[in-house]
Amino acid sequence: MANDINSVILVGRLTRDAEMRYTNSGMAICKFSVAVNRRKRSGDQWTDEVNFFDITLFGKSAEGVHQYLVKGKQVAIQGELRQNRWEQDGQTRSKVEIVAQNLELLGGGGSSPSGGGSVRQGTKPFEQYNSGPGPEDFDDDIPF
Amino acid sequence: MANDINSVILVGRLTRDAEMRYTNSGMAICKFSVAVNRRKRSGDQWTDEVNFFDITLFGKSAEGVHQYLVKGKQVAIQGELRQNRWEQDGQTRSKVEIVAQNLELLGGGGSSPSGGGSVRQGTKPFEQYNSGPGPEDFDDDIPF
Amino acid sequence: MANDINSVILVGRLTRDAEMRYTNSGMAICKFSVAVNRRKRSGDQWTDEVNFFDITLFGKSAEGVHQYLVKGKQVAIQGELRQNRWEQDGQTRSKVEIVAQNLELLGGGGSSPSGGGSVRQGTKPFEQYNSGPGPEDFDDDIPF
Amino acid sequence: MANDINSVILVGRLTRDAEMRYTNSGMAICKFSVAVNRRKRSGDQWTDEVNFFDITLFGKSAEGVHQYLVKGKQVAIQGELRQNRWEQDGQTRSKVEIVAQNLELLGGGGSSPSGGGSVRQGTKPFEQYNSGPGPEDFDDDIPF
DNA sequence: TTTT
DNA sequence: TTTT
Repeated sequence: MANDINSVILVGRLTRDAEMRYTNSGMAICKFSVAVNRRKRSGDQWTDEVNFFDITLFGKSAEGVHQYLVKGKQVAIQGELRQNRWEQDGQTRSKVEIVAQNLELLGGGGSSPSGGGSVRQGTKPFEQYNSGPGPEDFDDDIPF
Repeated sequence: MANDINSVILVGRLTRDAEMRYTNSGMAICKFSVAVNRRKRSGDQWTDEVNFFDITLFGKSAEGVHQYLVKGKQVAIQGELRQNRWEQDGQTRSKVEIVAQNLELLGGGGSSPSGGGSVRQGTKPFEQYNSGPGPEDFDDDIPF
Repeated sequence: MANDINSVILVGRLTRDAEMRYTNSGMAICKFSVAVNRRKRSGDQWTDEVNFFDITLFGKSAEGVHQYLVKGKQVAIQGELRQNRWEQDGQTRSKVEIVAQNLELLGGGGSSPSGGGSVRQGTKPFEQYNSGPGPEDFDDDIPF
Repeated sequence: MANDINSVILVGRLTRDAEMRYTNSGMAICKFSVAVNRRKRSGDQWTDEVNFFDITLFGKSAEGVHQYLVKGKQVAIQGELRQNRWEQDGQTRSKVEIVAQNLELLGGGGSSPSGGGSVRQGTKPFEQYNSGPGPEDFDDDIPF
């Protein structure tokens, strides 16, 4: 069967601090939501629209970059679209997310502690992470 | 406000014939769903996974390409992610779709009539369409 | 004939202030070079590599964004690859460039005047530009 | 230092059969050129333009897919831009190429043997290859 | 140097 | 010819 091209790139800002979880086998799963702005024309003038997308980052890169993924932080993400499916009340529901393969921290925003006690200190800054293996590369239950 | 980078590219096949609608002002809206295959590793062997994504194409390009968008047809799509939001039972629901800006018809599949009487004949083939204006470029109600 | 998918996205920093020219018909052409960094593995450790790419931006968007395109400025670019060809000493030479369709100014760098008298003041910041028409949309000689 | 976003996607056709080479350490390097068509407007009518881009594919994926990469074959490529630099007559020259990370064989073209005795037989078809490691993941001289 |  |  084919492995079709599936590639997304977004620039946006985190809507809140990223959340970190671990599978039973110890693989890190970092999840966050990103606000992507769009300038659009309504008749003769310009208005703005925001779109929110859910991002997931797996493995070693999630661990490394997690502490920088705070509310308001601007990031560029390269990844692929994934359709998550699950059962709920006997119905099958689905949701489109982005699995990040590459994440670049950008200059603006979120550099100060984002309140709530998430201190995030004592590390020297870095700028990007290439994703390691994805979820399918582990024999594990991943509780989406 | 910013206009953030938002770009998707997919290669996949139509799950059924595309549907065509028109707004009150006469703008065409072509909608279809695309199956995107993914080869993934489960432990030591390879399995396949399908993801389905909803595509919308607006305007002149929709009219031109609609007749070729039949079940099984392979296409490459360049566009942007859009988060559609609406109210339902007092709840606000949302769904991620792709608004196509560029669509390329690829060689394989869907060339024979896809049943259901959709004859689609008598035209010489062409290969691609650049999208014209999007929905925001019209003063119109777009019934998503 | 086909219109094939051709899409590039880069994040990088300007190596110097952008240059502005105009065609006879008055269309703006803004050119600059961007440094794109790459972390790569050499055996057991990481080194860095820089790649430089030439960007061209046409039309109205070039005029609007030109003043912000100063040395060191970080930008995200969405565009397409173009192979420029010309004759030189009876030989046909060619060079790959990126024609930007979308440019987003990012937070970091280049915000202070970049020396050389390029004052660039008195405007309120903005964040992005969608490209207007490309060179082929004008009946004009474009001196690349 | 940063690892900047750098992503290209092209659909096009091979201008001739791909060439295969090996480094001293045995890593495969597959090179080919792709013709990417572009429909453009000249005043009031449409003309066509071709752009040619050089693609390199490394490692295991190169070995697997090489035999299908024949003249005329249509492919979709996801990869990154790379600026190759070398010395020539005391001058430093450079050239932009695409290093493929993902290659999808598309339906059309190149399926019959492309003359010249390149038999290419005895394998069951497949559709895509994820690139393994790039050149920097080997301690080797890569004669570009 | 070029593909359909 | 090069950015942080």
